[in-house]
Amino acid sequence: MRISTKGRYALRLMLDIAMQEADKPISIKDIAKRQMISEKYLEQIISILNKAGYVKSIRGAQGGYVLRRKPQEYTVGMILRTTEGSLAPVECVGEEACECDRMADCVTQKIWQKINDAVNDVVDHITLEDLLNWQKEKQDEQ
Amino acid sequence: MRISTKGRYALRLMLDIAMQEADKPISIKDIAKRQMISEKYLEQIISILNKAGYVKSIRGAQGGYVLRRKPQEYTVGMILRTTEGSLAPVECVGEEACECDRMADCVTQKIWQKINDAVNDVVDHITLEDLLNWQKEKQDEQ
DNA sequence: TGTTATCCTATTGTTTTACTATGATTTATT
DNA sequence: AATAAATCATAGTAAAACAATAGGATAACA
Repeated sequence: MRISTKGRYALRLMLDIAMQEADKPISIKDIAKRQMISEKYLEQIISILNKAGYVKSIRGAQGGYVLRRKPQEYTVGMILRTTEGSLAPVECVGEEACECDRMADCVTQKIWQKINDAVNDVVDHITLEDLLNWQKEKQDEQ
Repeated sequence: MRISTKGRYALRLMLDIAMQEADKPISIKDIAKRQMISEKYLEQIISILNKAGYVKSIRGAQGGYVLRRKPQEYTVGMILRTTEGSLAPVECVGEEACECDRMADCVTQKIWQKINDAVNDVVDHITLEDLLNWQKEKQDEQ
């Protein structure tokens, strides 16, 4: 039931950009340095976010990435799902739910559905702005 | 965020035994046939359940397995956690939560904690008896 | 004493994960 | 115009996890 580095890095990536001055392009190099994540790996992850239209890329020297929308318009669920794929605990629930032979008399399916709903309820109600606020609170504590 | 076959098979395994006549040993061979799961693989899984004290094994001819407790005394969470290991979405939350360098200013940790709580809340409130009842309902429908 | 079952451990093939590597393309700066 | 700094695209790879298979030892009923 683990969330992979892809999804976790994607969140830190988006939060990192959100924390910088808006409209100023942030380079992968800088993010990688701050977040201590491999540059090349971040490149791949941000490319997913780019194709999803979550960030805008600016090529060439002094280029980088900026957020396409305001932080409150991104949910954690959106970011995790685009990078991780479905968050469903099994294939047979969630967005592209498949059917299996045993579907008719399968009672465990009900469990997976409940888990899926519970997880989505959490991630779809936390926005990037929430993370920003939590970050600020943490910094004020210190 | 997937639950592996180990946990899913374990659940079907326990439910299969619970559905048969209590106190009558059920053999792996029979379970495997009914559930269409590899005998040898089931053997490994039930051995985990056996070591956890969830089933009692009866060796020799006419042997098999029986439940040690009543169906209402097993939660789905118990079964999944013993077979799957922790259900936590990341290492740094859950039972044996580790600490990492970035712990102090890590805001994503809060997300993982919430997911963990939500998942556990679901699986710890469904018992094997609930599954049994759902199964009966399904059969009555047909 | 044979048959039926569990018990135990090792091995294997596949897939996923988490990167690393190489090189092309674009653009601001000098 | 040349250079440097950045993104873009795709291929490769080592390690771990997953999902079994395989083989034989042990136990008990008949």
